Amino acid sequence: MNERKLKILAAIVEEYVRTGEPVGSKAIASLPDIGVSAATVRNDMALLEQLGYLEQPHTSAGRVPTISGYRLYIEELMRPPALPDAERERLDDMLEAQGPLTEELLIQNATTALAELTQCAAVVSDFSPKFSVISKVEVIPAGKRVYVVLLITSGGAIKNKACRLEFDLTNEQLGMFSEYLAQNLEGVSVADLSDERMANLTAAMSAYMMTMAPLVQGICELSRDLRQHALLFKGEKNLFSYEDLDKMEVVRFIEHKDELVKLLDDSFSGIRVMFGESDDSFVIGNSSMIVSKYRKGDHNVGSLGVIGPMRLDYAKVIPYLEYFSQKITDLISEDAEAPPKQDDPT
Amino acid sequence: MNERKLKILAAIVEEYVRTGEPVGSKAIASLPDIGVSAATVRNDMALLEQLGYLEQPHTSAGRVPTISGYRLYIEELMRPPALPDAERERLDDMLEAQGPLTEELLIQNATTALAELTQCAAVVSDFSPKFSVISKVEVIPAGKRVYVVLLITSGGAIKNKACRLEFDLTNEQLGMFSEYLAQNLEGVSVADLSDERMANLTAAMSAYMMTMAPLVQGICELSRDLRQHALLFKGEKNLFSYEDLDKMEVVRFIEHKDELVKLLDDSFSGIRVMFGESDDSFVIGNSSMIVSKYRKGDHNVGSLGVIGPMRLDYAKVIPYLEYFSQKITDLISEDAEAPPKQDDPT
DNA sequence: CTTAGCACTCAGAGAGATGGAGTGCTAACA
DNA sequence: TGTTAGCACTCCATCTCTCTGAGTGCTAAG
Repeated sequence: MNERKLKILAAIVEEYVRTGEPVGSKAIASLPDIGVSAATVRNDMALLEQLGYLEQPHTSAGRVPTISGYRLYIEELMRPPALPDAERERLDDMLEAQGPLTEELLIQNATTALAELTQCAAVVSDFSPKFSVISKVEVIPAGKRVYVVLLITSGGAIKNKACRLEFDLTNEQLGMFSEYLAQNLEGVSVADLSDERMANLTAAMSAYMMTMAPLVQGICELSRDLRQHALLFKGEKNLFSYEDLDKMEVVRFIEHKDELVKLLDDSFSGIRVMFGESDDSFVIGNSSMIVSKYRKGDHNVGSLGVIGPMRLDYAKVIPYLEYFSQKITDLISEDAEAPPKQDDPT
Repeated sequence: MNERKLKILAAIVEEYVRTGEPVGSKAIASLPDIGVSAATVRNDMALLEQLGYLEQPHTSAGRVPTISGYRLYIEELMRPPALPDAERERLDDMLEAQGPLTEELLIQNATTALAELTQCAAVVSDFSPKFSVISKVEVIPAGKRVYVVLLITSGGAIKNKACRLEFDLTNEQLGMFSEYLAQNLEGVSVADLSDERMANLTAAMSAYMMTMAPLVQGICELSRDLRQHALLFKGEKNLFSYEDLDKMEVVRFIEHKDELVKLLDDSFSGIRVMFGESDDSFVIGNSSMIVSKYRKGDHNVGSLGVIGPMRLDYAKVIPYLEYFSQKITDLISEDAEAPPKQDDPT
């Protein structure tokens, strides 16, 4: 397995990605930095096929990379160029968008940008709010016997929910209750707001404030929301323009979010590339998914992924993905240390 | 243009909708309630073709309805069965879902349900919040120099936004400001919160409370959000399973939301059916869009629509659409009269 | 006005025929 | 031993041709 054979493999992958047609020996031999004849290329191709990196759709056709071929290419052969500064700036612009940057918004922007840039579907499974701290709990009267509970986290997430009580609260009751909530919840990590803890809270309190049970329940739900990871999908539409993806499979896959979540949350670090095989749980034929983890401090708190045809320009897409997940890691980790440290946009 | 010819037209539309194949005279003649021979049917079909209600893909094929054919069928011929009680209950269940029913949630559920039921794309353009009343404005400190402004409407919409100030506010300032906002905004219709009015508010106030400008600006943005109609799209994926729709056209159409909004907001009452023609602004070939308005009190406040293939079971879909828009009208109009009148779900 | 009969049309399926891109193999060459 | 030119071979894609049958329009009889 010499240098040249690897070079030929890389060339075949790149050519196939570019054209979508099986690649013949002649096309490769005519590339500037190959410098051997088509016959030689043919010999090497036969070998690469034996090793399982290439295959022929039929006898008299050119070669197409196999999954192993792509994998070898991605892991060893491709040389993604470093992102030029101008490009980095452009990406940063896409992230920043309007207004103060909450974690949620940041992640949304990244997903949208990724879908846009790659012309693929972008997906993110985020449970970063879980690693925030409750910075504020508030109960706000909002009409007859209706109260809005509001939870704000250090990450900038704001959640609210309307609750209905049996009776109206007196100012005194409301004040007492607010005080109690502040004492017991503010400064607490979202991850620690287990249902159990909330149940204790309810129990401890409802003894003498039965009527407020729905409010506590509301807060429970909000905290559950925060602990749960959010799944965000953008650019599904892009997938439908690829001829070599089966529309039915795509639709089925998009609808089975639980499967997808499993794949995304699978624990690993850095970048992982998966290929759609019918025996795997990632079932879109001829497609691949590239997933990158991002962190908050020392925890993995989410996965950012791109789903596209297997015939994908990995050398272009992977740097984008790496850049975004690193950027997200940086920005939300920074928040974690010095809570609401957003620059004033004005 | 006698009775029988219309019956034949209806039969052809229904048969074509069912099978997707051009319909021949024989198939029609063999239907139980036709009772004439194929030759007679043929004569009638030739006439219907002359009148522009039918066309032939080619000489020796059966007939297919033209757009005029569909239109006549929808407006005069079809006899949609009244929804049986069991069906109504099922639809109601789909609407109600979890928790207290805010207007927003109601409309979301309706859209999802419609997409599900019809296996088409469902879309809604909603500006019902515009016809609500602000029931609560609140400013909540949420960290160093960060404040969350919160707007609650009589329709149950809750909007919030974090703002950053130059300085922290004293309790006194905060109290005064809150009081001022309550005085000037609570009870005011969202429609009346014009940018102009908000500007006046800012001007009147900032004279002696300059530092709060970002908060007022935040409220401005929230109120603008409320006044703007929301566009909600569900089940786009369904469109991709129809063979006779062009994927590219679908994607393009979905992406040009402004065009779609124009079509939806076009003023009319009741139900309207549009057909995709390349010269129209609704450009998906072989498709149709059915739109129904819903009201809040006396105002049209939104449009609920279904987009699917032209070959659609109108007699099934239209009653659903009518039912949902009527239901939405009833529920949100009720809210408008007696603001937060939701039944307690517990 | 309706119907049976009949000649006519034409899309779509299937069967060859053709071309060309690409291969593997062999033998010569460096 | 590795590389290259030459050549026979394979087989997909494309085209043409034919054939079939569903469906038509027209005519003449009921």
